[in-house]
Amino acid sequence: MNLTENQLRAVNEIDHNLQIIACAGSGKTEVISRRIAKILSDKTDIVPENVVCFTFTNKAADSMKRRIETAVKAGDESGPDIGRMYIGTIHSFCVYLLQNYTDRFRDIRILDNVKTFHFISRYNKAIGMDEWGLSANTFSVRLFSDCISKLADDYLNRDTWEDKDRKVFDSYRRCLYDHGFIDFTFLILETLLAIDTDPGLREYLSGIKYLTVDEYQDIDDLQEQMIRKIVNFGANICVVGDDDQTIYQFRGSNADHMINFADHYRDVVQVRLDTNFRCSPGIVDVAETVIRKNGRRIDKHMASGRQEIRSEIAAERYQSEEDEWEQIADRIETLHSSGISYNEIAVLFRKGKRIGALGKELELRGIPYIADSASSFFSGRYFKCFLQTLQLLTDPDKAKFVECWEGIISGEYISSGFRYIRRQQSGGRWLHSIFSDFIDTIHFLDEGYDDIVIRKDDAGGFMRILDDYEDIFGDRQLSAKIDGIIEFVDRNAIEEYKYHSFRIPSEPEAVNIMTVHKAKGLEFDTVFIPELQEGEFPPGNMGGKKYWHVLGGSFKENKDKYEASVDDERKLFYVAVTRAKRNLFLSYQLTKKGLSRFVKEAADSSYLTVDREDFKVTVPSGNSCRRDSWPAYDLNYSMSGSQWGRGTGMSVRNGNDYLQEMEYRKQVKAVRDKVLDYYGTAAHCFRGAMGDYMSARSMSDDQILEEAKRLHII
DNA sequence: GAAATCTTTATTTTT
DNA sequence: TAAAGATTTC
Repeated sequence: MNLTENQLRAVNEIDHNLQIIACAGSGKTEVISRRIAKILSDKTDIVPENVVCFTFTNKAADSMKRRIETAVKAGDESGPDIGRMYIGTIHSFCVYLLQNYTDRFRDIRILDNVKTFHFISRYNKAIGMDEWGLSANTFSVRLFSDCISKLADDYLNRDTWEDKDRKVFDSYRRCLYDHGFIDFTFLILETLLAIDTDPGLREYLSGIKYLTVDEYQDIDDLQEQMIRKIVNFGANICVVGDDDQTIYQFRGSNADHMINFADHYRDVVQVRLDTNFRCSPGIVDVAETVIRKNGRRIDKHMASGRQEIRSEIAAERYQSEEDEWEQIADRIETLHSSGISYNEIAVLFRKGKRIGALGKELELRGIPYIADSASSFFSGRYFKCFLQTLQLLTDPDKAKFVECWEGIISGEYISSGFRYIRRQQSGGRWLHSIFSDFIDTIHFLDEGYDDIVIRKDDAGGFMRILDDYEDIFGDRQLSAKIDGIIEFVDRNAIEEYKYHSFRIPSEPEAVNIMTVHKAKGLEFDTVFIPELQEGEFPPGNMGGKKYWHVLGGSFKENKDKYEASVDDERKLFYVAVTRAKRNLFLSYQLTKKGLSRFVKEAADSSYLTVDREDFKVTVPSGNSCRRDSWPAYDLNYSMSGSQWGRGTGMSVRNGNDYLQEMEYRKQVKAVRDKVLDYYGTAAHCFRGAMGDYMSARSMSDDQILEEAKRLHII
């Protein structure tokens, strides 16, 4: 592969700090790899141990290792051993440092998101969930975890936190360490803090002479601190990224580090890689047209490095959801019969939950596809049997056991299997070992290769669920453990294991259906982006209590900063579009919210034609009163956590406990007087809310009056 | 145009 | 369940 002038400039710049501003498809991985190879060959005093490269995911690390190896070997077959070079995520790097260079964390065990969920559920009292007004239900556990990670990200401003928040944060952290655990949120924070106390760590970091950070636009504030420390110990730094592709804001990614890099580091050379070798000229133009609408970005112009090729770019309206899936499936079939391989086709969704809808249609048509979703695992044939058997452990019932396993294992094993299960009631064995013995005991009536594969996956996944649970709840009674696991599987497992792939895709050639986030860094011949409607892409941000409702101080004040902005969504759309090498099919249904603004924006490109009649569907413009900006609303909100400022009746209609509501109501009264005194209008609204509440219970005017008097409201 | 009421939706993911 | 958008009512 021949390098362009700018690519060569970047590869050869090994004496100054370097910022590579790389657009989509600009060959950045190749450039980084060759630069590292050059460092190793030109700098005789540099050995692989002096070189560190941070990637965004483990998967990216693997491919980076291969690329660097190829680049190094290209210069010298017997070149340096790159196995001694650190190439991986910042998180893994910190784990390595904590376990090898600190005393305190030497034997620490790391909790992943599932175990963190169990941990918070189990120790909800000790960690002070109730201080934040959270109970131990599913929803609150996730919210709690979210709040902790936001605080960890903001640790440097710890002095400005509210006392309550600091207290809960400290209890959680202490509770983790008391039990010998650390979770993902604390890995980087603790490493940063350990640098000041552990000399071994400082010595190790001083050994790093060249640091490369890929996907620098998605670095968060703590990671940036870590990078800066390494540079301050004397490393040369090279960062690579594209501020237009920052898509992880919701977990702290801050493109400002990329945008301001040259001001914050000394002696920086900037190189722009603005030729896109991936996408056809039309796709580049569509992507450019849209992303230019964003306000804060490094000014750049992406050019296509490909010749004009046969490329289809279209935006189409469909009558209904079913229509949309049918047409997409039709098109996939046409493409496939014209010689495009299935795995060169991708359908990119904004929301993971929407993937299944298209999946069903493809299944019907017999089009092979890969959609990594844990949901098929949880309804798996064998998995269900394992789960039922688990339930039978505490209450062995032969009939149920037979019903469960008949036709799956042979008759004689049904009897012996049941005897085995019945024997397990006494004795404190671990569920994991009970089940692994059970599976070894019985013989399966396999119908074919697929069954064996599925059984293995189901068994492996089931064991993992048991393991994860017992890591936190291992000391519980057998029956309590089983109840806990059943409840977890029923209510939370699909959500918590969402990102864990239980099944190895067995289709070697299949259409890829995934979220836009997952597609980052990938490329396909043909890309479909369906459901381009307002409220879907970009999504409306609705529903649920968020961390800014729990945390005080600047989190509450700056909630706009944390909520996803349209610019962020536009970056996501940009990433989706630039995955396509040749064909791009946008589609939408005309709902009352109208088509996505991104389609309208893309229509400014001459490569894309959209029926302008469709633009006329307007987003209705009611006044949509945002009562949360009213003084009374805040007052009420902080008091009860319910929507007192709005139609309180709603929560009653949906089944809130009446007495509990009344209890709230009493608390409200004290505040209400204040409201009446200080804020005229707001108080009026407040009284309206009372009316809403009462009318929802079908009370007559007289009854409302009476109730209001009884509660001293009037 | 403000307030009340009704309706819709509940992201995104790595470590 | 409950946040917040959309629509109706006053």
